[in-house]
Amino acid sequence: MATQFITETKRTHTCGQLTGADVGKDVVLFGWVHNFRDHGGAVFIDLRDREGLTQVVFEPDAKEAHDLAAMVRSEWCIGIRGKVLSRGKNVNPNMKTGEIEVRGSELTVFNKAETPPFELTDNTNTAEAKRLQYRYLDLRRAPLQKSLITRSKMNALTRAYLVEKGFLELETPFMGKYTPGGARNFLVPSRLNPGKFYALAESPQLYKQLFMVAGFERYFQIVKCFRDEDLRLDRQPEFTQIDVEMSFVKQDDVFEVIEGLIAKLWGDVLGVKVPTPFPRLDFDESMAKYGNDKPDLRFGLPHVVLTDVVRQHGAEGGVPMFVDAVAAKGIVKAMVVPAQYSLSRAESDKLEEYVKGMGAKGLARAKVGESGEWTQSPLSKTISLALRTAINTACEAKPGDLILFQFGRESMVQTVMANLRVHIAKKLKLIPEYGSGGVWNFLWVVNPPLFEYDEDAKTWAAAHHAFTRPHDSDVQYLETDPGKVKCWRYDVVLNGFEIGGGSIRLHDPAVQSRVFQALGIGEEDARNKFGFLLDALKFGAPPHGGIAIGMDRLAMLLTNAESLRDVIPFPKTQNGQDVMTAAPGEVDERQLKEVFVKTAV
RNA sequence: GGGGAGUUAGUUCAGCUGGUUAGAACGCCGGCCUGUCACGCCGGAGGUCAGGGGUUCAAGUCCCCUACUCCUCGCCA
Repeated sequence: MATQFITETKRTHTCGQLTGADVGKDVVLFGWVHNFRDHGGAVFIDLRDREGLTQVVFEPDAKEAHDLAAMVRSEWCIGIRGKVLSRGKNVNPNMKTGEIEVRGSELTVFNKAETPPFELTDNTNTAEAKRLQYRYLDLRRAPLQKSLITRSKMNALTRAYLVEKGFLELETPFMGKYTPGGARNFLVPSRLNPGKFYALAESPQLYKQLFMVAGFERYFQIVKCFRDEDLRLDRQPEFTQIDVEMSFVKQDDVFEVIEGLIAKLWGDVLGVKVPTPFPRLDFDESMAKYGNDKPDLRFGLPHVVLTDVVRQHGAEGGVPMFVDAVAAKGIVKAMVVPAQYSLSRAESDKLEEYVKGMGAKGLARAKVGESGEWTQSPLSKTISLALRTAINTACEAKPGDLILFQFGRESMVQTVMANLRVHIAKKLKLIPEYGSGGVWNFLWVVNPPLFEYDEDAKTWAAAHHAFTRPHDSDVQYLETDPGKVKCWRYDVVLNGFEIGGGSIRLHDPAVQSRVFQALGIGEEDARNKFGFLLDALKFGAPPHGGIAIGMDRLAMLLTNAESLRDVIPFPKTQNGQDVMTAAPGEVDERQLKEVFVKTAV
């Protein structure tokens, strides 16, 4: 028989609140049964709410409550009334409330619970699919509660910071017009417009520029974006950005705002002082040394570009594979694994399997001997002394070092080497498998090329988007040497993750049309795709620029989570499915008819 | 679309070279227990070995297909 005190009583404290200072108080606590220990006489219940755990003890002398307490089980939702007692010598130093316990006099069962499908312990190793299926239970676990509470705090801090800096929180549509290029859009059929579709916004990019044209000067939004692309541990089909756009600014102004925001988040949430301004790394240098534009600088293992060395030595060098790769406009790169991290033969064979999975044909390697000779390498037989010496020098290779090579198509070599660098660093424990290890290496990657050459289509394509402003000094090359044009685009990177990116926009219609020409986009074509923005730019558009920060990634890194899924309450699995609700699901014929859609599976 | 790893009790896993009745821990249920906090002790229940097909005297184990999960390349202006 439940005592019904709940109807006339309010909760007085949370389960994370009571300390020795509260001894003697009458309290009412509500929460869930985290654990229980029945000693036949005393029954202990660890009561949990989002603030923490409190031990409640029921003694036999309070018979009604004691008998009921002996029946409660894990995850029942209950309320208790009792008196705060000191635990005396039985203090539990592992609990925030370990100085005290509540001696229960009354107990109400709000709701019983079935036995949970998995134990709701802090350190679970239950399969993620199972946890996602019962996400509402998984979310009861303290680590996830803590992460989402942190995320809530990040949202509040972000709003406060940006509002204080004069930014306006303005909203943009999710349902918009499909624009070609970029990420695949999720499509939404329109019932009122048969045969036509909205596209869910992959970002508020174009709208936020219109806010600048409209004269709002400083805009931000914490906003969902939708991209129908394959998932990764740091990619979900719907994700949240801190979207920012500013008028009358240079790159440095954007950097200052974002550095301040990140320093505030890390300071207020973690108590970590992040030094600003962040270091800046030239895009070209990043590609040369790390193979991508989001380098993890917590460790070394830089790449060495050998393309020129190979070219100089030519056929004399004795490595036809290198020469062929360079002749086919490919590149040659090397990476040194220092002797102190010696890899076994089996381990380097495994590395070869790993790189083959990314499209590499193999993994050439050479062990450097006492006098610079190479062993354990098929290259050692034919390579000339001169080339070998040149490579050793370029790599600063010492006896015992292992040199790993990759050559061929530039994009493949960069991808393979970039991933290999991180893979080896994890293997050698230079960086933790997950989390930051307490090291936060923020940086800006700057001055990338405006265009990249599309090998398949044999055309120049916008590396970011078609509205990025080129460096004034490079505008002269738009027609003659497009690959040489650098632009005001930037990415902010933390520990190997791109946590945000943006650009100063191109607001000059004359340069804009030259950019379109370089991209092979005709005037009519441009009008069809971006007409409204091009029109808008004609009406006194201010110089402007902005950035979007990946809020999920930021939260993941800030909370040391293993994946984005740990900082998103209801995430999708790698196939984009929600295993709890079974979305996406089929709909009936009538619904499809209503929106004039036929499936063709 | 490609590569890799995986799926055995409610959960996490073990299960060798194919061979009798598929095990452990935790959880769950029952009993005992007044100071535990990973309580303890005794007893018990619990299995479509992901699904389908094949090889074999015999398949959790070998082969093929499918589904699902995770990592990854492509993709993500």
